[in-house]
Amino acid sequence: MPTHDSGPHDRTGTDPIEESRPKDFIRDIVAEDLRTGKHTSVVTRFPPEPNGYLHIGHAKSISLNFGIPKEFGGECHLRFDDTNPSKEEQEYVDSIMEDVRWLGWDWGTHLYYASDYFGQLHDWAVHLIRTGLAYVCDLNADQVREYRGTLTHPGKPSPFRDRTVEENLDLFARMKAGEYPDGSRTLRAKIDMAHPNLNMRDPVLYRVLRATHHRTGDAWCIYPMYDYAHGQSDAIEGITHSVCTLEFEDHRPLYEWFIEHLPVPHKPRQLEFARLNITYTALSKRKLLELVQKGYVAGWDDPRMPTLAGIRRRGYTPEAIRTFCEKIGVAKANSVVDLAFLEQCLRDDLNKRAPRRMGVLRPLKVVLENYPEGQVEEMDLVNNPEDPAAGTRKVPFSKVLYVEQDDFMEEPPKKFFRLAPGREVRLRGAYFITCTGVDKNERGEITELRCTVDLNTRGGSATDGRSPKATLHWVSAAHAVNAEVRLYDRLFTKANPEDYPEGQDYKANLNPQSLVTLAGAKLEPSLVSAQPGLIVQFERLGYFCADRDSTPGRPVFNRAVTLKDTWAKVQAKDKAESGKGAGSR
RNA sequence: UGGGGAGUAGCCAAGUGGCAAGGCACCGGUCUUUGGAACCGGCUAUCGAAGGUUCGAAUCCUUCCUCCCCAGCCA
Repeated sequence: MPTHDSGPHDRTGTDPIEESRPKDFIRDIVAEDLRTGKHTSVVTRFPPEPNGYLHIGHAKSISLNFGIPKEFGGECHLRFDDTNPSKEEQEYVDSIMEDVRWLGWDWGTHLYYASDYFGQLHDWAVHLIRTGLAYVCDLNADQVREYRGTLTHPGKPSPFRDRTVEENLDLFARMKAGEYPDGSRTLRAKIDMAHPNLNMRDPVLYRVLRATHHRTGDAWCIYPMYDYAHGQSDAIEGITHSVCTLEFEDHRPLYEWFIEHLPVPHKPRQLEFARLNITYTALSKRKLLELVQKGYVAGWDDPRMPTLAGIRRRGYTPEAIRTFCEKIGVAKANSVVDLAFLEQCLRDDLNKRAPRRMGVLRPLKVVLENYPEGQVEEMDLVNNPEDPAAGTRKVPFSKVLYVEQDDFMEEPPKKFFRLAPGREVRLRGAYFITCTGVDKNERGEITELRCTVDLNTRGGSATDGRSPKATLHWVSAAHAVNAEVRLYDRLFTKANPEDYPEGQDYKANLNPQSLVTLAGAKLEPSLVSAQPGLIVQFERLGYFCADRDSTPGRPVFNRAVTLKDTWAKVQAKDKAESGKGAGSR
């Protein structure tokens, strides 16, 4: 479709779709290539290495690679970059496919593996040998490093650089046949040992490596390096725009060198963008793997992990993640996106869609002294004020209730307008109540509140027009569902986890409060058999997702994100100010 | 001291010679049966710096500064 003269971008500015379409330098290039007729449709690829779980950073790449062909017409391939069998596993390819699908993308029939091309890649290596552009090198890894030179000094040629084509052909065949031990020989491109770009100093194409590959088994004992495999895989698949992250910018000359010197069927173009970073978050595979393997978290899908599996379990939606990826933009400047931005994308999505429910995290018993013993009323509660179509539900109300401990203060400060002795508040969708007494135990701790209820305020409004400043959530004690609630917070205490004390590492910044488990939460009865994955808003608290650890009659909920909390902000400010005052004295 | 990139508000980020978009965060206010949401306003950016070209420069030229990446038989 994108072949007509005006091109897909030449529409009027009033088109709402046009206005909401993401715009960035990569899409500009794609649009230009389509406009000039360089390409008639776009083919991209998302090329994960199956050596770990996908994380939110990958979501940015997925959003770009799948989003572009969707917008401009074309297709995106899912290709596993599986050239290093010592690190790669089937578990990871399964999780990666699940996560990409979960995000809502579809690669159709275009599922590929770099290992599909091992045969072709090998034949092309032979071609390079025949044309005098590759040689078998007997230097070991340490020697290769020595010969490579440094950033500021040129390297020197390998003593094996000038072997004859025949000898190279024979040696390479024997490498392939398994005649040499791991690491003893490599096939290298013959480019320029004095090149200012180290990637061009006779890079290794093949290494001898005996490891069972998750797909090819023990068929090979030589494996191609990334640089040699990636571009040619792109060429084989007819990729038009090979989008990768900035650290590969230095590799582009090599990428192009291979394409130039090999009889490939197509010439792809590599484009680089800045990878995603988020405050209070670690997004390197090395770190995530360490957190999992050393037990700092409970697995790849621990809800504190930035993996797609983790944030999915936590309660993030694919829609929120996709919106996030679109809104952060794509550029070449290194940047760190505020975690608050991700959280806000989730709230925006869930605010419109998540059913409202009542759940008391830290229960405080309330006895309504003037409410009839044994009476139960079914109150009508709105499921979602943002969505009338969501309807209402019945919630039982009775003489003994639970409210949130945080919603009562015996000696309230000026700005606190929830429940306090002598004060009236509204119970959401029920009645106004007034606190008349406070019971305490021998240690002076509050055990329960005594209140009176105004029976003329049923449903939550008074005929005389008075309106309490606060509305509280509540649960009928006799009908409450006991639940476990897991309060998750940022995994790291520092915006930059790399900012650690001398002699330590990023793990010094792990947040000991990243998980707080509340075993005694009380939920409204409608949640008794919440299915894992159900996401609701606990009114006034945040969005919570039923966890797979839920058991019949005892749900477990994960807090995905809190609601914005103005009161918490006021408290924090007051605390900071009083602290400052004391300090200056 | 080699090569490759990047610098626009606290954080992302548009802008490609004609008075510097938008979002997040933050601060006010309106409204409110969620201290939520929504709505209104503020956040008043010497466009890394200095020169130059031009009637006019974030955009073009020169020099400088700062930050990031590269010396795996990882990707």
